[in-house]
Amino acid sequence: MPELPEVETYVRELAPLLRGRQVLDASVTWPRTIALPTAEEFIAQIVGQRFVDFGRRGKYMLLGLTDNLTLIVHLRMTGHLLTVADDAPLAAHTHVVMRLDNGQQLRFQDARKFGRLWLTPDPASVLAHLGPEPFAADFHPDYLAARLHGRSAPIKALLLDQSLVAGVGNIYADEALFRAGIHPLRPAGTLPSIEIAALHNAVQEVLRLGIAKAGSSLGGSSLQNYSRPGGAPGGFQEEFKVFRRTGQPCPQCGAPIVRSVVAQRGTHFCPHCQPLAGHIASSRRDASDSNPG
DNA sequence: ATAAGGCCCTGACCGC
DNA sequence: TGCGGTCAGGGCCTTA
Repeated sequence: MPELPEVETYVRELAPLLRGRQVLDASVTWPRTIALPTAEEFIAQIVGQRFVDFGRRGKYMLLGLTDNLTLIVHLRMTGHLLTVADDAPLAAHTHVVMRLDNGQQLRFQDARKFGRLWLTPDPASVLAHLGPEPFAADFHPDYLAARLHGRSAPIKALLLDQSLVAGVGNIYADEALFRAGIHPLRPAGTLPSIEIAALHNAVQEVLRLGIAKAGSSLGGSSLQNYSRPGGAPGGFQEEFKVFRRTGQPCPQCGAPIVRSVVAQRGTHFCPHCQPLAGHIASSRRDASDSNPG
């Protein structure tokens, strides 16, 4: 599932392929893919536009067009956005095709049809619900503490809340909690500031590592070859310490990784390194921030 | 206001 | 081999 690192990589890869390209015509074969405006209006408005700007906000790709329009793309679970030659066979689950002025097409395909596209002059209105970017100055331990204060929901559920911090999904939530040594079911409001600081740091760490790995796994290859079977993310998946490692030994202590369900999401953690009870914000006499390796 | 559950979708997987 | 059932999950919506 593409989360922030994969989306960031996607945009970086797409930019040189799309910059300056004009949309000659477009077709939509699954209208619900277009969240805004209608599929008909989408086609009418995007034809003639050129891609001039590229960005990301949370898990949303922002493709800036001429005429002050922005094409916003959310891949959700299984979405793919790629450029292929005009005459390339139409892959299964292709829902939107935009023909470009260089003999290529920009195609959106999505087996589960959860992904969405917006075409709007006002991207801020689409993105208004998003919290701070994880690497922005406003995502600060004090901000995190204020947002968690008084909350009884499991910390994992709040990490998945895009209004808290934008871009963290199921994979990186599990990985961040593991690195911070925090059980996913801990009521968010009970975390002491030292754990909030550790979690803040862990979120940035796993995302940064994810971007590095997702980028290097592409190795400069073009998006045409950028396939991720089963929607699995890029090279970082081999680096996961707990995600989908149920029953395997914890890389820190060797205890078997446990899987449960939290906030309707598969959740993986080490019951020894991430204790639910007896975590008391006490005096850990050992240097808790010393990471072996 | 917060928390929890349902919904959208289809491929993969499992047991029979 | 084929079939039916279950699972996966991001974000939005509804319910309590």
